[in-house]
Amino acid sequence: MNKPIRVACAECTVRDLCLPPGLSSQEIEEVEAIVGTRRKIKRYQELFHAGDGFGSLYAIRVGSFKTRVTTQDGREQVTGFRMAGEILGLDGIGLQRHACDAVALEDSEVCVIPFEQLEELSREHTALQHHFHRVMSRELVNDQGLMLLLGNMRAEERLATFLLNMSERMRARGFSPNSFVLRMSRQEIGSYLGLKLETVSRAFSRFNEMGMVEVSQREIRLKDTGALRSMVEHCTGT
Amino acid sequence: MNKPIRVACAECTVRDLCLPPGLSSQEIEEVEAIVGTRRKIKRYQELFHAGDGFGSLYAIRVGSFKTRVTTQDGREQVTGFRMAGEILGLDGIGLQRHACDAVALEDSEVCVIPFEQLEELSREHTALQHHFHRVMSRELVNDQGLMLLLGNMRAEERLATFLLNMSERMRARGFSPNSFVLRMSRQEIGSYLGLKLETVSRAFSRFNEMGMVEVSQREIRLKDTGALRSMVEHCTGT
DNA sequence: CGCGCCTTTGAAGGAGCTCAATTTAGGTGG
DNA sequence: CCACCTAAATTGAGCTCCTTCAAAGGCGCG
Repeated sequence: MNKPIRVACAECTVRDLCLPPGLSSQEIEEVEAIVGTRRKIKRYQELFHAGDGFGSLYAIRVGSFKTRVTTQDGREQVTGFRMAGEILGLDGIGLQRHACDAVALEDSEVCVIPFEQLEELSREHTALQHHFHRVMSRELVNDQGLMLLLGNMRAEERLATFLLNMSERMRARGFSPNSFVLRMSRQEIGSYLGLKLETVSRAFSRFNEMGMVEVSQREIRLKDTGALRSMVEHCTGT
Repeated sequence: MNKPIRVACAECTVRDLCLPPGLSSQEIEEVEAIVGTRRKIKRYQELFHAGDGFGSLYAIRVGSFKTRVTTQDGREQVTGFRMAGEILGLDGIGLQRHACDAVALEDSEVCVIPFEQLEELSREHTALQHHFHRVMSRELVNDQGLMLLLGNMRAEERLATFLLNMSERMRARGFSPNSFVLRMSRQEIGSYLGLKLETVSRAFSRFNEMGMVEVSQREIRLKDTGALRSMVEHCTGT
């Protein structure tokens, strides 16, 4: 089902996001050697599931994912949206078992990184070690930001924060930061932001009326990022 | 102000929480060598502040802390409460700058762990490397749990979750899991749980009425953990 | 003993939720 | 290519839980 494919980090379009800058070509070869395979994941398929044994991290090459925790009674809390160049699976290291599900939002492709080998390699190459630690730490900071959002912001502030965050990540990938297509449903956005889908929809409509954002289903055009920014500014210290 | 004190991990009461099990005495000596100093932090003092340059991690020896993000308009989001044996400062690794404040909730004492040296040592001792990665990963999982709480639970479910979590951590430290004193104010609990202090107070009162918890100011006695558990159960998958 | 802070408790108001109906988009098969 | 069907998104109305505002009680500390 998932054909293994040989990787070539050196030519990967999202290499700058996955790997630290300034690796020697020999170091890159070593990385390629452990990143043994790629896997294709179809839309709505799970890359891994909460409870699955942990063995590898996954670097997204193409596509995007959501991570979620599902509750007994069927509700889902989306804990993050991940795009090309980002790492999935860090949650599994602690207990050697994944703590959340990773679901593809579109047809996607990941590089499989066996964790033990990554640890081994990072013992030899401090640049790699540093990079890995930074990636994990940034996750933590990111989560703190989300807690701030969930704990303190009103609905429209949350959505504005979300849009600006998406915009920034599109820019980092060389896409237009002002015009993009959301890969996730209102329901998924709502779950991520701690809101109901109707509330998300209403907030979008209001942004539209106010002329800040042009919304048509999942197509987004940011027309006044300044207004969005000032909307969240009084919440985000500095 | 902060007198450096030589450490002795081998005899530390919270060693089991800080260090991986089964280190050789020689390995422990090497750890002791890099954990150069201790620092005493008085109640309400900050161990570090958002924006401070990052250089070290801190292992709590005695006492407890809150971590928080403060917003421009003075609101605070408490992102976590930390007890003896837990690590502070992981947020600083990513950008080499702390992303939150760490404030002592009582007179406390931490071991200072220069991060570069920890990285160096963890290159040589895989047990240490593993342990560090696990600690970080568990933080991520922990944060996911908090998102679930903030995004999906009602006030009383949140407080019940909080109490059970505290109870578990007291137990892990050899204290009574059913009778303990909270180090933080209603306001701080509220900030952590995404609630106002009045709501926290009311929830405590209701738990009291229902006979599940005996509350007297900050003294807590859990009388029916089963009831608390069933209260959050329908939210926490598995 | 008195002051200040934390906590508790009450009452009223509001932001977002629930329930429900309608519209729109995307996919399927004739 | 169009009609049909299903899922997603929008919009409305009433309700609920938490917040806000306010006041009183309790504890610790000088």
